[in-house]
Amino acid sequence: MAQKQEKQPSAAERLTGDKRESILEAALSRFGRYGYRRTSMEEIARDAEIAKGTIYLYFSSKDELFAALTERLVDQAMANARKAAALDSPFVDRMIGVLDAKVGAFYRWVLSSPHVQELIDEKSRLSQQTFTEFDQAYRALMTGIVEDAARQGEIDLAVAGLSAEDVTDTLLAAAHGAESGSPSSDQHAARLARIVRLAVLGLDARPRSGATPG
Amino acid sequence: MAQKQEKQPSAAERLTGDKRESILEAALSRFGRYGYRRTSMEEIARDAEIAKGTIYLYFSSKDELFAALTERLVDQAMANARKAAALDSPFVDRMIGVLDAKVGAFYRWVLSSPHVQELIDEKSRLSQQTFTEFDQAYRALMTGIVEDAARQGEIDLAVAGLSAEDVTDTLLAAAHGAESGSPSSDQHAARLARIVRLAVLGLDARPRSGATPG
Amino acid sequence: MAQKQEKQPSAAERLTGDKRESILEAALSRFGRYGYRRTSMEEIARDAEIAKGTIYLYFSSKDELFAALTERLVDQAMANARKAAALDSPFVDRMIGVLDAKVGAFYRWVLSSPHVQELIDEKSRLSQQTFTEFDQAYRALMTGIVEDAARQGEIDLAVAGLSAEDVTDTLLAAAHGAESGSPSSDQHAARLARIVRLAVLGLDARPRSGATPG
Amino acid sequence: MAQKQEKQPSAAERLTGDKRESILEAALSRFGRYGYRRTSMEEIARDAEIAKGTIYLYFSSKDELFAALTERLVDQAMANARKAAALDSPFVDRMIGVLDAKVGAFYRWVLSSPHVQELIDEKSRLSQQTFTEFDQAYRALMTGIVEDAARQGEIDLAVAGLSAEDVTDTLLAAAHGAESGSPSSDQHAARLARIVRLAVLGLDARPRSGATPG
DNA sequence: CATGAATGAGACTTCATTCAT
DNA sequence: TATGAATGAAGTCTCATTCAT
Repeated sequence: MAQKQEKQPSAAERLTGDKRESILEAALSRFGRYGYRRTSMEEIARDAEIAKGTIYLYFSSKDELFAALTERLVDQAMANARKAAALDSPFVDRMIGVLDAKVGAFYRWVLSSPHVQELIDEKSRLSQQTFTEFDQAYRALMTGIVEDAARQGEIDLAVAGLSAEDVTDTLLAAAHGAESGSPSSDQHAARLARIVRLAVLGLDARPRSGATPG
Repeated sequence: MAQKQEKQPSAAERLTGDKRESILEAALSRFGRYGYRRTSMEEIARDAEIAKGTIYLYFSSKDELFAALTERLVDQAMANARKAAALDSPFVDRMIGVLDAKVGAFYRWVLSSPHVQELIDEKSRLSQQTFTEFDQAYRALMTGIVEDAARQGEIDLAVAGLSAEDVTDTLLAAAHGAESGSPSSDQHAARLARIVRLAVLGLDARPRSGATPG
Repeated sequence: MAQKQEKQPSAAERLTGDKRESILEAALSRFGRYGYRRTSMEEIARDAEIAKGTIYLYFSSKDELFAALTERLVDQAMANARKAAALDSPFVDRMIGVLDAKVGAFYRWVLSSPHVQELIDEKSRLSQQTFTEFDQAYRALMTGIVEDAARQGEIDLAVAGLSAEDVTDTLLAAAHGAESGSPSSDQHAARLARIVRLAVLGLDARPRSGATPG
Repeated sequence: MAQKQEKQPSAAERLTGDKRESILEAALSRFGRYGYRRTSMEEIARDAEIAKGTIYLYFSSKDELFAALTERLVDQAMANARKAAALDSPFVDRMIGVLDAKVGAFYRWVLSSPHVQELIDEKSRLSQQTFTEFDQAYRALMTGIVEDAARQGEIDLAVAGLSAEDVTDTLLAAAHGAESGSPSSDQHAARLARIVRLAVLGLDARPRSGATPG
């Protein structure tokens, strides 16, 4: 949009690269705001400032456009998660970063909005697979961090009687919930942080005195 | 369906009561599985084993059918939540019960699936209001339980530096996440329990020794 | 409606006579105001204070209900026209009376409104025939009056160079036009009177002096 | 239709212009013959030899299609009326011409058939306004002609005791009636002429001898 | 006789996709 | 490549008519 004047891209680039990108961007924005069904190809084309038929030069159907979007988002989320995992910061912060890479940047736009599963549900096994693969890789990353933290004594899994996989699953699930009805991005971040902090408090490695609670 | 053999209901009752119920059931199942837009009135009618037009004898539009469904679910969820809150059991269990009343019985079918907001989003302010009212009442109920537990020394809010409202919001958000992609009802329940237990461990009222973690 | 308490009609009368009448009345009012297509059997039943299905005990279809209405109106109009024709009054007044019997009491309600031909157009040859027969009888009545007046010297057909049939046709057509967009019954009557008076002035039997006009 | 052979129009022109015109023509014919409600978009499309959906590329709804038709007819009628009014011919002829412009070309197709008011009745205020504006302009035109003729001594309003507006209203109403049930265009024209001639005879400026008639 | 719940054909409109230019 | 006019299947809702009670 605004970057149209940026250094005069080559014709090929503008036509192929830029246009494909415009479509994806427009689709992302619309799908995120209004859902898959409520978004018409017409609207996507209008947002991308091209003709409706042109979309079909880049994506053979609305479903495939969605699948491409999914793949792109998944790749971005995974890259961001790896970056956050590689930071040399306390367990709590790395965990928030990793979760935010998925929940914040990804679910925030599409999964949080009620429309991804529309496709996954039963139509497109393509998206289904993309998600499954991503989920496995992502969980492995998280589990690795949890195991590291346990080894380093930052947390004590025995206190809660949970395996590293359990902790991953629990935190991930809880983090997903941070989305629900968050009115703003800030609120969402705060909620995510509270969730992780509270959970990590529960995994506190330090011994407690007195009887077990609740 | 199941109650057809129950002591021979009056003709009017069987026709009216059962049919309205069949429609709601069919709609719940379809909306839950495929979403609002993807579900056609034709399909609902087919599932309910009636003619398309018959639905309009009970609900004046697809929107109103959805609104009725919403209201029924909200009422059930609130009733179940109150029941769980009134039990004389430890904080952790009451909390799980209250959350399960909402997340389990309610979100499980409709909110977890991607389609409620489709209506709330921008169409029906009716559903919007139903949800808002429910949310307020429900949060008040939860906050009351948290405050009780704090007064009784079951938990210590100061440890995590959170208000009762914060705890409510955090637990509620986390619990919502328990839904995401739960393949089975059992898995979902286990996940919800783990989330709550971990959070409550974090709110453990007993003092800890050593330096603060992570 | 209000006359329900009138002297306790016999059961048979109330059921057969009254009910059929109520239906016709309700249909007349609705068809006149909203047209044939826009009027639903449901509405007619509601107005007649009976159940929808009951209409079908008296009329086998919506079309037949319309045909019955047509016949009744035609009969009334013809009777009224004959009454007006039999009066011992000046030509102008008898003409107005005869035309009002058709245009006023009949077209006013149904034909003026845009909906009669909906049926006549091509569906119901039944109504078609009813109208044709009425039209012939009615025109004969009018033509008779015109011939009488000419014989009596009240008008002079030669002045306008018209036959009695021509005068009938012309006056009838013009009178039909009195309906168009008449906001009130009074206005309509005044307009009809003006039309007839003007035409009769044109048929003035008295000689004129000077050159022929226009 | 007829102009298909006209000098090879540009492709775009032929497609766009022709198609919009075909739709209007088909709609005019169908609405005129069967009425608004009885005419389905499917039928209009079939008549215009295009697909149902194509209509919506030119008119956003059935109502708007009707409104467009209305506007076009009103414009044509007004233009024709002005042309007839500007002719340098006797009062009677100008009056017939002006009335025919409205009643003949306009009512003949749509208003005479029973279906215009269906929309005006209560739905589209758009058509309502179009008609009101036209009616005012048209009556002003007619009244002007009547006043001219009176000034020129062609007619004598005092004879019938009518104002110029009264004459306009009376002639207009009477002319509308010329439509009713006219089987052919010729018959209609003859009838209209007779109506006007008879009325003008009634307004004859020349003095009459003897007692007043009727 | 009377009822009104139930039916299903048919109406208007939307929109993913195609294809001639 | 790019366009956008055209298509037609599919969706929501209405209503004349039927029929079990």
